[in-house]
Amino acid sequence: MQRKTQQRKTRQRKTQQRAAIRRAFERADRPLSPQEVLAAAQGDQPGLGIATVYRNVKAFVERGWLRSVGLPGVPDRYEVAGKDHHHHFHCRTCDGVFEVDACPGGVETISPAGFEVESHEIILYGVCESCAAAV
Amino acid sequence: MQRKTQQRKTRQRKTQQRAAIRRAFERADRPLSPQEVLAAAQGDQPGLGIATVYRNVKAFVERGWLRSVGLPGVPDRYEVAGKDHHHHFHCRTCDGVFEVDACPGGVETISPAGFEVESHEIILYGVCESCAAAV
DNA sequence: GTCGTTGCAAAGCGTTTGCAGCCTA
DNA sequence: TAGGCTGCAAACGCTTTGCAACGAC
Repeated sequence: MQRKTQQRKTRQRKTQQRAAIRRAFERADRPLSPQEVLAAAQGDQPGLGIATVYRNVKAFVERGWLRSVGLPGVPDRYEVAGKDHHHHFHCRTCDGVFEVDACPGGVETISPAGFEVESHEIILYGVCESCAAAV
Repeated sequence: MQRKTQQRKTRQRKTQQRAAIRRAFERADRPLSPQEVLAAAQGDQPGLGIATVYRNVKAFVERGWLRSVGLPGVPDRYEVAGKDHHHHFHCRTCDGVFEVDACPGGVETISPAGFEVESHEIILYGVCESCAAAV
C-alpha cells in the first residue's frame, strides 16, 4: 500500500467543469494535450475556458491522477497515471500521441561511462493506425 | 557524394557575429540551446543579441550545417550535423545535453501492429559525468 | 455565507519578425 | 554604394496568474 504523496490542503469541490475534464481523459485511450482536452470537454461544458483546463490538469497531476508526457517540439500531453512502464508513438499525420506498452530493455547500457542513468524516454515517430488506414 | 539540399538564394556575408556563433558550436562537443550559444558567443562578441543567434542558427539548419535536437520540456538544442545515428543524455543537474553514440537497436519492434514507424528518439536522463564527479 | 472555482484578460516566456542603421563585399 | 546583417523592440503562441463574479456545500 502507498499513501498519497500529495496532501490536500483544502477540500476539492465537485464542479461540472472538472467532471467534464476528467471524463475527457477517461474516454480517451491516449495522452491528450490541453487543447485536445478543451475540445473534448467542451462537448459537455460549452463555456469551458482553456485556463480552467490548465488549472485542473495541473491539479490532477499534483494529486497523482494524471501524469505529464513531455514530447519534443509540441505541448506536453497528459495521461491517466498508474500504468506500467511504457513509451509513446507520435503520429506525424494527425499529431496524436499513443501509448506503446513495451520497452526494448537494456536502454541504459548505451550510456557513456561516468554518466548515471536514472530514467529514459523512447518516442516512436511515424503514421498511426487510423491515419495509415485512411490512405 | 551528396549535393547541398538547400540552395542559397543570395550570397551569405562573413560577419563577426556569425563567426562567433559558429565557433561556439565548434568548441562545444555537445548540443547547445540558443541561450548557451548566446553566452558562449558573447565571449567573442559582447554586443551579440539573442535574435541574431536565432536567425543564424535557423540559417545554419537550413543550410544543413546544424541539426535541431528536440527535447521534452526544454528549448530545442542544436548540434553540428552529419554525425551517425545517435541519441542524447539530458543531465538533470546542469541541464546540459550530451551525445550518446549508440542505439540499442530493435526499437521499432515495440510498436503496436498497424502503426508505421519511421524514426525514433531515445533520451536518457540522469547525472552527467562532470556533475557526478562534482559531488 | 464561505471560500473554492471559473472565465476573461493581462502577464510571462521563449521565439519570431519589422525596421532603421550598420558593415561586408 | 548595394543590400545582407544586426540590435532593439514589438509581435506571437502557449501557459500562468490576477481578479471579480459564481456556485458547491
